[in-house]
Amino acid sequence: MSIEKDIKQTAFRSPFHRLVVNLMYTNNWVCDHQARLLKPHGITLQQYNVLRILRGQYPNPVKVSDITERMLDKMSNASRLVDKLVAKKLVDRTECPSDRRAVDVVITQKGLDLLKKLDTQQWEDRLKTLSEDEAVHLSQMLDKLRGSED
Amino acid sequence: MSIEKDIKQTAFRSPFHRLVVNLMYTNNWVCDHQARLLKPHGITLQQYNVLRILRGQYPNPVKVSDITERMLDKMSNASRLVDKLVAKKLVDRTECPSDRRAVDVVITQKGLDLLKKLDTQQWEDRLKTLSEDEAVHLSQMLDKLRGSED
DNA sequence: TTACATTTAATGTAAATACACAGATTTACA
DNA sequence: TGTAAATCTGTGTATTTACATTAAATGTAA
Repeated sequence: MSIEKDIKQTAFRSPFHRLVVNLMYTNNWVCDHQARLLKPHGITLQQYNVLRILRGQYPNPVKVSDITERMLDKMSNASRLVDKLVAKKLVDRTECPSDRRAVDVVITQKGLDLLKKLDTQQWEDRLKTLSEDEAVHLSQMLDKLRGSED
Repeated sequence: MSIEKDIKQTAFRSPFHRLVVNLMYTNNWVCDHQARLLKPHGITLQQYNVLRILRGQYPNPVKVSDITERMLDKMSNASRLVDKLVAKKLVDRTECPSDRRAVDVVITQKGLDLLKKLDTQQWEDRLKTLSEDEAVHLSQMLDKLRGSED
């Protein structure tokens, strides 16, 4: 559905205004879908993203501060997110040997298994309204929107 | 900055995966900027969006249920959002005469003045890395991503 | 009219979030 | 060495959110 119809707004002040509204609307659309898939598995979207960061470095540990840096939504307390994942035994948390301030976090086998199961759900198929080339192009335009130079 | 550099992820499983991550990342980028501009004026992004919905219909009232429908992020209790706006005297809330279950909400002059002041801030200028045509195009691609047909 | 389903807004509650700050450790450097 | 600044994680607290439920008003149909 076009956003005009869905949010019943007929006029935007400018193409830039429509773009911003559309961006938020589309983001919510995507997050809703994702959260719905994750819910039966007992994890939130944020926890899922942390797990994927950890898988990306597996079997190396990742410090809480690194997780914070890489999280998409600016930092909603990686500390407490990791708490939740530890409680579910999806990650292990150990004191970093070389820096006792820091904490090493590693995804567990159980965590890897969960991600593997979620991978197969292929929820991104819902985006196949775009061709692969279009997905690349759209992503590049988002980079440009943010003023990304490289 | 490219998301690869910023979130230090080198590989995405597919262009679709990169697109989804980019969408969330860009949305957060935009929301951060907006929230930062709104904060000195004492309103949140959500409250700002409600005010704009109300201005769109001014001077006609809008029911709480209509606000819920039109909000971008699926419903985080329009009732309580309106509460906050009433407390700040940015909107008026009156019982709907024709249906005593419903509540009519109208933006006040103070609310209109605040929006006018915010309009002039032109924060959307930050998006001028894109041309007007590109903004239109990007918006259309987001529509297509969601499978919007019209 | 009565009975019952539906719509609408508000509320209760647990969880998540934002934001500031505290405590421990490391780093920099005089 | 000694001391101040910076770094890293955890916590306190108020607000916001998600989700279910309640309560009132309306619609519907016997």
